[in-house]
Amino acid sequence: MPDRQRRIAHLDMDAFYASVELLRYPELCGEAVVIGGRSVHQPAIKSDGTRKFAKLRDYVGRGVVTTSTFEARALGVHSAMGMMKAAKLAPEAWLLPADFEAYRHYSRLFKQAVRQIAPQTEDRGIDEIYIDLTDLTQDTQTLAMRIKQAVRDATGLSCSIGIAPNKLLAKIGSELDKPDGITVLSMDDVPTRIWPMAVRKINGIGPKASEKLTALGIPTIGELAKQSQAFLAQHFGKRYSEWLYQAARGLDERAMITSSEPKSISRETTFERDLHVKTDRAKLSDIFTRLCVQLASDLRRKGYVAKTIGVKLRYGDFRILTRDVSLPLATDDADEIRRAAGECLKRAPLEQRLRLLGVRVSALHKKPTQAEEPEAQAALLLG
DNA sequence: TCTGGGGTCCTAGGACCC
DNA sequence: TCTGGGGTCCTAGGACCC
Repeated sequence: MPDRQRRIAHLDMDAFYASVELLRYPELCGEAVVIGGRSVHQPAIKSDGTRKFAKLRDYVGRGVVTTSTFEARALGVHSAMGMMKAAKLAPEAWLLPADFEAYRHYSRLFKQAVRQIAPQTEDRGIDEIYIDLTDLTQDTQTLAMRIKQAVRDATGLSCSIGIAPNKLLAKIGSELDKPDGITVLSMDDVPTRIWPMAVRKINGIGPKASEKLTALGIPTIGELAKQSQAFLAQHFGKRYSEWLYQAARGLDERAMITSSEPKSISRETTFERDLHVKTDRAKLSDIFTRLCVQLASDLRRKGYVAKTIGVKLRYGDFRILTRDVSLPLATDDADEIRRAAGECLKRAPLEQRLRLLGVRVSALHKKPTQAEEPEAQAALLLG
């Protein structure tokens, strides 16, 4: 139990992927730019040396918008929107393929820069981290400005920071003054600044819970804070209702998680058109093999073996089905993974067309080194 | 032409063991 | 033969996040 006030920061990079692309293509600054789709619309170099970019209206396929610049957002284009729909809203927007290699590179740079100042950080994906400032001596505003400057020096990019007594409020805070902002929240700010907000603003209340709460006449966090534990327990599970009760009051005791091991690794692909096992057998088989080979290579690169292998199907109507199986011995071998995943596939109904096929491994263990292999295998066998 | 890909955590039932 | 409780693993599905 923390017996003193903590100082937790949440740092969120501003329009991260789009900003990385603008570092590379500064001539697109101030333009509506959309990032997404597969790596086809790579900019070409024209004879006069300038770059030729694809227009969003040229896009054909089933991709979604990964992110977009503020100028594109002003036209109604947002993350997770279908690209074809986005193309109708902003046909003249520039289109760039996502380059995750580059984003991971800048992600490493900004995280390293932050750790030079505050070593206690928790990864929250490629463009966010929590930072524990509790043990640092400088005042909050100074620390926040130093961190932002360090990120800018290391990457040329801006970020927004929220600082609060816990992760829940810090996360909300980082959204309040975007881009390039600093927001400090204390518990005293909860009634005035948090309660007027929609319940959806709480990290952990998604589309389903938000819709359910609104239908119950609880659209805001303030309304949520008026509900009794008993009322919430009637409509949500025990754990979730207890969490809702605390979150509405800005209470959150979750500790910083400064290191963690992966729990699962997966590869999946959405087909250009829906495929059927009967008529597209060879194509599906090739894709299936490719996913297993990629997964085996992911495991080896990261140094893990997996005991549980599974498949994921998405049918043409968007229903999802999963099947998995646990092996007696953990593996990182593509053939073994394919065999096990193939067994899973046999247990799935395959009458309907498929939109997506995925393969997933879980129950991961660090791969034993050569020397300790027999003992480690024996230990796994004996449980 | 609506709706990607890679993750985490939770729930819940059944098997199996003590 | 009946009764029972706890713990762990396995499997499937779903909500949610970036």
